[in-house]
Amino acid sequence: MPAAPDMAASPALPRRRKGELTAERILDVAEEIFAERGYAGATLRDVATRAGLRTPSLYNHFPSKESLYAAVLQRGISPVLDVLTEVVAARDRGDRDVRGVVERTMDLVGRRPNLPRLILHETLSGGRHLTPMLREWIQRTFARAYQMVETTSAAGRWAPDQLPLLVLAMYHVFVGYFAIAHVYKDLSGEDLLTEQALARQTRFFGDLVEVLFGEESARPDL
Amino acid sequence: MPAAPDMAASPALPRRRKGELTAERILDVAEEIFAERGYAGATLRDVATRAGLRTPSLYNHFPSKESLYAAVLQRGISPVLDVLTEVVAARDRGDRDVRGVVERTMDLVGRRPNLPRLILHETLSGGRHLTPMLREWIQRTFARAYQMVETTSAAGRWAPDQLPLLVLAMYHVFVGYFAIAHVYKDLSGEDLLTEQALARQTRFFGDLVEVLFGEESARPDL
DNA sequence: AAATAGAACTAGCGATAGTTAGTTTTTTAC
DNA sequence: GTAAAAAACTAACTATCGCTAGTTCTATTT
Repeated sequence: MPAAPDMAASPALPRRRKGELTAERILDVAEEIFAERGYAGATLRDVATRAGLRTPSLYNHFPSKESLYAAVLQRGISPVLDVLTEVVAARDRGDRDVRGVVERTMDLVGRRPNLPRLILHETLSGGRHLTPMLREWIQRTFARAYQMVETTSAAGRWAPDQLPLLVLAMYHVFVGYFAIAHVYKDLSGEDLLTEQALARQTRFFGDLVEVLFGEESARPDL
Repeated sequence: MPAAPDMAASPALPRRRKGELTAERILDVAEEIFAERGYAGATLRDVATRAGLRTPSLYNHFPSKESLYAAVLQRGISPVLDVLTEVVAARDRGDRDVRGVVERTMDLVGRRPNLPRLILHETLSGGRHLTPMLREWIQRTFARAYQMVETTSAAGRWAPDQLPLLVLAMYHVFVGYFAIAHVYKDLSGEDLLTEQALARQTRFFGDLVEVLFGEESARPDL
């Protein structure tokens, strides 16, 4: 067997200690479990078991359940917020490819369908675990979205005091789809998280935006 | 003092023993707490305290936490399902007053804003606590809603495979509003559950339905 | 007013949660 | 290869959970 040039992994993948890998594995399973049962319903025992560890070993990577939860939220939400700020920046440059925005966001969240459930658990319980930083991000994002809607022709179709409600509505359509996927499958047998189903929802959501925000009373391009 | 014809209370208000009153009080506070923290996050200790009792006294009214939860769900959801079946019946008679349906439903749920949160907790955790009866109701209701949408002009505006998504979307807009109310107040200072706010949302939701399902590309009657 | 039933209480059990201490094994660094 | 550091383990503590047993007080009935 030819000797590898280095014991470390490839230079593109910078060397990582074993602990970091297991920490990531812990975050993965914790995300699943928190998303399914919420903070109170999730137990460290289950997290450890699904990660192939004993409970106390978790404490080599995270000092408490609370901090593990915060880390899960942080890691999950950050990329979504990044996309959103990028969208805002693109719009400020004059780029108004709404379909593209919808597709990118759906694609991102579709790969991590636990995120909406995590966030929904948070909003349901009043957002007590949301870090101040995340709270500020959310406030900013919603304010931005409102501005964007305000400077759209939607302001013609909808009364001014309805615009915030419109933003909320689109948000709920978006996250609700992922929130209900499991029950939907249980009740109807159809999986909403397959690639085709996600593509269908992406198209639907785009059409929805078009109908609600379209300049003319545009019909979907079907 | 003239002797009452019967020792029982007035016939309009049938006689109630003290225990029934406290049972109702327990249901009220349990509904709040379950709605806020979900099943796992709620503790009987908190329920009892908020109801002005010690924990074991709860067991004089409900045999277990599980059954208390089931009772809360049952009591809360039943009237909503009643309205929905009534709506379906009205429609079958040819009555298609969509605005009226929206107003009645919003009014009903607006008086019990905990219900959507309860149900959302359920859907998030996979609906494990949903009794079979409730599951069947939900299935029937969704199937009915789908039929209604299918036989509407919406079928012209939307592709057939988008109709279920449209039903889901409207559902999420409806329940999401109540789910987010607390965080929204916390972040923006505005209370979404005041009478005016609810009236605004009712109008908005009606407009939304009109835009999405309207025969012509009707604008809201503003 | 006395008797009965209902509904509150105190005390405490068994199970399980998150967490800590201390030890052993494994990985990393020299 | 050896020493140090990291990360796994076992054992056990404390707190709290849902819940039961047994008792006392209160409301209802006759």
